[in-house]
Amino acid sequence: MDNEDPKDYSPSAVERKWQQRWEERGTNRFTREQLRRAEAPFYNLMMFPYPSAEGLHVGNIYAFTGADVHGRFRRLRGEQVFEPIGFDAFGIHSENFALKQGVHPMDLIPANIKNFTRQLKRIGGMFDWAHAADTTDPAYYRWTQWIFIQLFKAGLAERKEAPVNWCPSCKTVLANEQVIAGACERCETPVEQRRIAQWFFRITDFAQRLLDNLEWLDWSETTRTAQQNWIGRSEGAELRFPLQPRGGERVPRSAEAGRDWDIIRVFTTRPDTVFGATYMVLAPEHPLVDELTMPEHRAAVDEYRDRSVAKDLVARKIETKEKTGVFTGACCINPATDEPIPVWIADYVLLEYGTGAIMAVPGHDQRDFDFAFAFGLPIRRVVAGPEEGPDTPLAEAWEGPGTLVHSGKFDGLHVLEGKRRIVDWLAMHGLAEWRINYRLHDWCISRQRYWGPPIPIVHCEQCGAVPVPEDQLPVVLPRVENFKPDDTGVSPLARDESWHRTSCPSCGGEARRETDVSDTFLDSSWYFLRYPSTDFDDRPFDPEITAKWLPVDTYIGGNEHAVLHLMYSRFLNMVLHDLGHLSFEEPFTKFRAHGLITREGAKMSKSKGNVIVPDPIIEENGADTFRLYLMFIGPFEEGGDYRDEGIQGPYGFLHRLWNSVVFREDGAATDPEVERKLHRTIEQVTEQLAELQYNTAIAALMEYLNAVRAGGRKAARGEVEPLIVMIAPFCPHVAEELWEQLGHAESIFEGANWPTWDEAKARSDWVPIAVQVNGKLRGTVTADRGAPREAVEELARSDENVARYLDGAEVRRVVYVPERLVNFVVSS
RNA sequence: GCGAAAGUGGCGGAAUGGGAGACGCGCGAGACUUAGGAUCUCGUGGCUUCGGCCGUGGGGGUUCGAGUCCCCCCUUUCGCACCA
Repeated sequence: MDNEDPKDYSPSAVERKWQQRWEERGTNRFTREQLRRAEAPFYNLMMFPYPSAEGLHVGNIYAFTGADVHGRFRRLRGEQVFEPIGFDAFGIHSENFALKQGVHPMDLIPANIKNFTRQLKRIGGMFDWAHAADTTDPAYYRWTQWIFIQLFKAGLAERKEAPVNWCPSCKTVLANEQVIAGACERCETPVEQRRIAQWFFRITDFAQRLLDNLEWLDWSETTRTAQQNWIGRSEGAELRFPLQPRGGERVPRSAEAGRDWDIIRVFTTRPDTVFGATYMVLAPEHPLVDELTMPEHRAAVDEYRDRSVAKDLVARKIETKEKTGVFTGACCINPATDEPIPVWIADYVLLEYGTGAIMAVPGHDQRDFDFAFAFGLPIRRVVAGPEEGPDTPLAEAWEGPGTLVHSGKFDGLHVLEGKRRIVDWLAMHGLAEWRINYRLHDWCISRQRYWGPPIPIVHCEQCGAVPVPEDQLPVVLPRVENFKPDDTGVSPLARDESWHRTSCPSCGGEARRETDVSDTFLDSSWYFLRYPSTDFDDRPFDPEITAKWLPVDTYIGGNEHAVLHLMYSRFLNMVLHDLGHLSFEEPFTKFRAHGLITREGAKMSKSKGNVIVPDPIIEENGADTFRLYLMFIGPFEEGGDYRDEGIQGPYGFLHRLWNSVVFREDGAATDPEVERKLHRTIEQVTEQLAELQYNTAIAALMEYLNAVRAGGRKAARGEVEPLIVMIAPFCPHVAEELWEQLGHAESIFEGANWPTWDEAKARSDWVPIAVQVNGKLRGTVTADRGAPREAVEELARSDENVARYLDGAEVRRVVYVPERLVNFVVSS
């Protein structure tokens, strides 16, 4: 359809024009000087995308638009808003896609980035393209490697052999977080367990601080809760169970307490129940299992252990909760009762949590109860709940509170009191210690893959692991044509001898480069520090500019990153703070998680074929309309349901707005009713945009335009001008165009001021008063604002319908809410 | 199982303890047009004997008044999931 008439609204022409102007005029770009000098800096961050071959997903656009609206709003209110964007382009996802398509990632990624850039420009984001970052650029990952070295030097990066999750399909190690219900999060292949030497960051050292800071961070509640759960602090005690010597003679309590090698340590949150510990269980992979297994039990133990390691995280976590296990033949001494109790291995005990061993209290832990029941182990009651006696039989574990029984001198104590006394008592004999345990694990950053930054370490026979000198960074990822991983457990880089053969930076001897690359989450855990400093090539982030712009003012992103990316970023920031590189501990002052967009009530997925492809929709309706619709669907922090016809609303609204401006009456007086509405609208929209409540803000703007045009009247200039400014965060292109049509030469984002409201002008002289009888609405009257109570009551009584209800009834009470309602309480 | 959030018209969704359903979609009637996914006007929760009555997942409670607060139950979504 041709749109020859300039009076007609043609989104594509308007948007092309303004995108070009922004680019030419550098409307959204900061120079280094501007970054240094900004007086009211506002760092508006959104989670950078992974540049897939499919292009921008509607979820990306939703998130970016929501963030962009906020940034543009802040800018219109006079702040200097830095709104960068970049690409999180390393990682398994790209690598797998490249393998599938037979393209090299080094060719694939630039093409994807090009396409993403085009799309991002098309939706009209206020991005500073001069400060874009790409994690696969050596100029970027040079500093990712530098960060690794800082952690290494601080003793926070360590190499250790550890059981890891191994995906047999992706042929790589996965972080615990990448294992979903025992399967690989990418390909859903069941995960196996392997032992490989890996690099770990000691994030667990920071568990308590990471937890404590959550108290004051201004973050979405859901995200904070998710992080708390992930850190998983639990308070309890470590108890020590001496092994019984093979001969079977008793060991007197505390005699062996100091000796580590024949003690089994357990973590428990219920030390009060230690008198009920009738057996012990070790995780099958527990290092003591070999030592303590008796010869006649060896075959059974070995078989059980092999089986559980093979099926590991699969069967152990999803297949069944049926309890299995075998007896090792060994016994240890219950430190409370002095009795020998058998030591079993069972896969319901996890090596990764606590000490990898438990004391089993079948009377008061349902899992232990199930196990004891299955294997005929003794079940002893040591807690009596209300209305229970010391010998009330147990049909299932009693996990609630109560009084200690069968617990020697502690009988009769409440469990909480008993807990304290028992731990203190055992501690005197060196058999217990208060302990706080966290669910959080150290962060494994090694990946036996190709598409990532090489870990900047050189292995030397003489010197061990030596970091690459900082002036030799980056360690460039070579172009390797055969980058397909295999199941040898080493990275494809290990095949390129000319690359990994090197000399030791320390002694100069023959050495070999680390051939693993690092986790993508490392790339993305510091990118926000890089953005303002992308034009510095001699430092990761400039101290002056960083001090001015960080921490990030508002961070917007998806809650799928609530525990991974957001935890790692916090951790890294904290480390850099402790090492003196940053002045702040927390990188994101304010974080808001946006919701998810579904389509016609269903989740979008490629397999269902109901994915929204943004390009044609933008082509047809314009980016402004699309943006407006996305923000109108529902509360930004909750998401909403995308219905294809729904875009008609915003589409029509913008046409109506256009016509209202183009066919306005410049001389017309402003209608007082409209003016009141305007001031109320400014107030509401201003407050709601600050809180990211976009859907209701848009509704208010629509309502206002309806009032302006009510009955088909023409708009006055003063009525639409503020409306254009208020719609500009959502629809920047059409706002610019209409702003220009009103005779302004500057960009609306540079020349316009956010409208202000006047309380007095927002009020009318009269107010509608709801009149209730016994709480039910029976009429509405109009009263003068500030009229005395008696007058309003009298007015209410005189309402015809109300009078009918009051007739013949006794008014016992009148509730009066000024300027709102009158409620007559009557008895019939 | 644990944790979090949420249940309101045909649909998406609004409502500081005070007029339930704003705004929009869809639908109905009409206007202007050579034409139009344009635009404009009016209507649109259910029932009704046209007086009203009933309505926010179900059941109790607090209150003059409850979608909103409290207790119990049901359902859905999301996260974690043998965490000792």
